[in-house]
Amino acid sequence: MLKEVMNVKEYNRKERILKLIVEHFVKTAEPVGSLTLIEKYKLPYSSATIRNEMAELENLGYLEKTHTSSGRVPSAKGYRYYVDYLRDDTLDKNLKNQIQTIFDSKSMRPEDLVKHSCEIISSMTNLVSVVLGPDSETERMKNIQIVPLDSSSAVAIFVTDHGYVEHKAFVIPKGIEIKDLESTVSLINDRITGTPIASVVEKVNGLKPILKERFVQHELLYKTIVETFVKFAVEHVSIYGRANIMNQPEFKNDVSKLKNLISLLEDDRMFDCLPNENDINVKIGSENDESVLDDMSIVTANINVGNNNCGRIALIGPKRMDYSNVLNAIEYLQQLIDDFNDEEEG
Amino acid sequence: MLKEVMNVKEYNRKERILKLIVEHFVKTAEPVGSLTLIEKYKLPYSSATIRNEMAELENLGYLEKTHTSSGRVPSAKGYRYYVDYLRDDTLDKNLKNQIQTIFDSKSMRPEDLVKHSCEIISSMTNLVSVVLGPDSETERMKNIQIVPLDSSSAVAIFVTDHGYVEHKAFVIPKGIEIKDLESTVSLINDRITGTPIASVVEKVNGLKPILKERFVQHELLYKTIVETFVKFAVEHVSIYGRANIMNQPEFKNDVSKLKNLISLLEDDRMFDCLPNENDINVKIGSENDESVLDDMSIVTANINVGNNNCGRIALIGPKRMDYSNVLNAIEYLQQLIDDFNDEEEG
DNA sequence: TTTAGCACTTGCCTCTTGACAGTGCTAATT
DNA sequence: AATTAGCACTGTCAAGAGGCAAGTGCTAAA
Repeated sequence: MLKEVMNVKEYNRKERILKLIVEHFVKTAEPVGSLTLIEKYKLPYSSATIRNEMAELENLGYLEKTHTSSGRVPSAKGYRYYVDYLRDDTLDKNLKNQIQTIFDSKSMRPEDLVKHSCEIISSMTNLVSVVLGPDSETERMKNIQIVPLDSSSAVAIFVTDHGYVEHKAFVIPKGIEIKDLESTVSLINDRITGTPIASVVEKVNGLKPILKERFVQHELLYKTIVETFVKFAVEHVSIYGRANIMNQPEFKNDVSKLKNLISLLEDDRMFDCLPNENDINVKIGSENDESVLDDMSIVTANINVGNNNCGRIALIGPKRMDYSNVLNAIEYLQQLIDDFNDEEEG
Repeated sequence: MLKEVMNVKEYNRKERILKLIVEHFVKTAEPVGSLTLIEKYKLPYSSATIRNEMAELENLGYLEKTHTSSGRVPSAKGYRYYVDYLRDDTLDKNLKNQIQTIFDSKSMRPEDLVKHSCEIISSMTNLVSVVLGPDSETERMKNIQIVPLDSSSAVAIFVTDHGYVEHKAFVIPKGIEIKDLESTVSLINDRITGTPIASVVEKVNGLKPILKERFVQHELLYKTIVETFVKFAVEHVSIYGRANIMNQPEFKNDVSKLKNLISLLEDDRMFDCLPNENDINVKIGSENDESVLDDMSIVTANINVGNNNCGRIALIGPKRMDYSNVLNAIEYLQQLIDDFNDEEEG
């Protein structure tokens, strides 16, 4: 079994070959043959030896053939092994510089730094990036403000403890004084400050009796609040690189695949596809839940500022993605965001 | 010249043929031949007669051939003539019902009604729809609010007279009391209430001397305001149907076209492509400014609630789009939005 | 254990071919 | 003068044939 060597720095020959095949295939998108391998990478073996090794790697399930006489392509298991044991820690210098430059400007909020960085990562790796805003579990209510617009309408503004803002305009029912409205809101404010976003609806539900007493149109108010907070999660999403991913040869002759992906991105069910398990998570091909993603991979990562989680990012693309570079870029980004915060504090 | 008949209800034979060719091609995306035409639409002429007419229509510039022995396809001029004089006013019943249903629910803000409707129009016509938020010319400042988050940071919230909200978190520099901040903001509020969004930056610039006097970190405050209002226009854009448009046969075998379109949608230069001239505007093919759009058409329309313009919508797709249906859907939507507003007022 | 050698497989490109859908033109018909 | 029948011609498309390139597996020798 290959995995026995997981703690050893030096890779054995099978591993070296697997690593080269993954890396070559990632670059070229062409099945890799024994001759290509020894010519490009100056391996000190004959093609026959390599062929034997490749045949064994195929038996073990790490490689696949597209047809009987083709070169080899990594299987999902092969990619998995590569990600877990073989990838190295060099980050493309150009990419590193560009991310660095974004952080040097300093004029931005952390969330915007993340967005810009993902845009860059997207364009340099030809992957789609998804930036998810605050998590409704960790984000807490700060307060609600009411701004009257004219005699009959107002906008309610909801602020969270990390400075996220949601808003909703509504019509003030006849017979309601703005002053009454304001005092009611201040009453609600007192009770829900500090409540996690995910529980706000529940909490406001508990306040219904008090509202009913003080405010004739309590149903409307309740509805407004619920609608706004249901929206919360959905709205804080940015997607970059939809066009870039079309550079991937996987999609060059297959619009239907592309359509499935773009549909998924337009759809709420995308959220179910983004694992939230570890700090950094890699789902390769059919490890994903949606069958649409059977030949795609998703890398997700939490973005923490200090101890606070302030969102998540995901990179989505063909299974044949440059896992080393992507993972290293993400780790670099995580680290910069954390450093950025320290500087702000100090 | 065909256009002589523009005021006549009855179309002459050339016009009937042009209309049929446009409508058939819109449906099938296949060049239309003389035989197809008489078989499908029971024209009381022989194929030779139709061929003669088609040859003349081609000479006049209304039709084109894809190759010498192919059927005919409408030229840009042909579509233009169709849109101006030949389209009829039936709106697909299914589409009409679906839009109606959205408005019946009544639980939404006008902007959300528009968004939902465009989503539906998009999915039923396989076009991309773009919903533009408030125009920075017509939208005016209502006020600025400051919400402290903790001892060192706060979020500034900007509200317009129609209830649009923008926000920006910032760090409170050391040595600044929240009270000072609040009084400064109230000072600014007094001076900029009613200013169109587009002029806010300018106006605040004029206040610089006063700010400088009262507020040490006036540069930071100024920068914050500028950044927020530059963002204003960009943020209020929703795009629907990126996946739907891939159903269009024009894109089935041409990912590069698709890429150009999706790139354009991700890009700020898209705004320059959406004409803002008339109430409803149709740009066909090379009538568009961007050469990327040479074989695309864009229909834009203003959305007014009462006398207030509250945004614009655009539908983007291949030149071969169902102009009748799209234009009728938009007119229907405009009318519903206006009625909706009357009900609210009354 | 490694390698040289060789027969074999498959994909892909090009070329050809025939069917098909459509045209333009001419001559005949109304 | 307008319409139509008839026919030669043209370009597309799909299917099939042949050749080439890249790759394999296996056997036997080093």
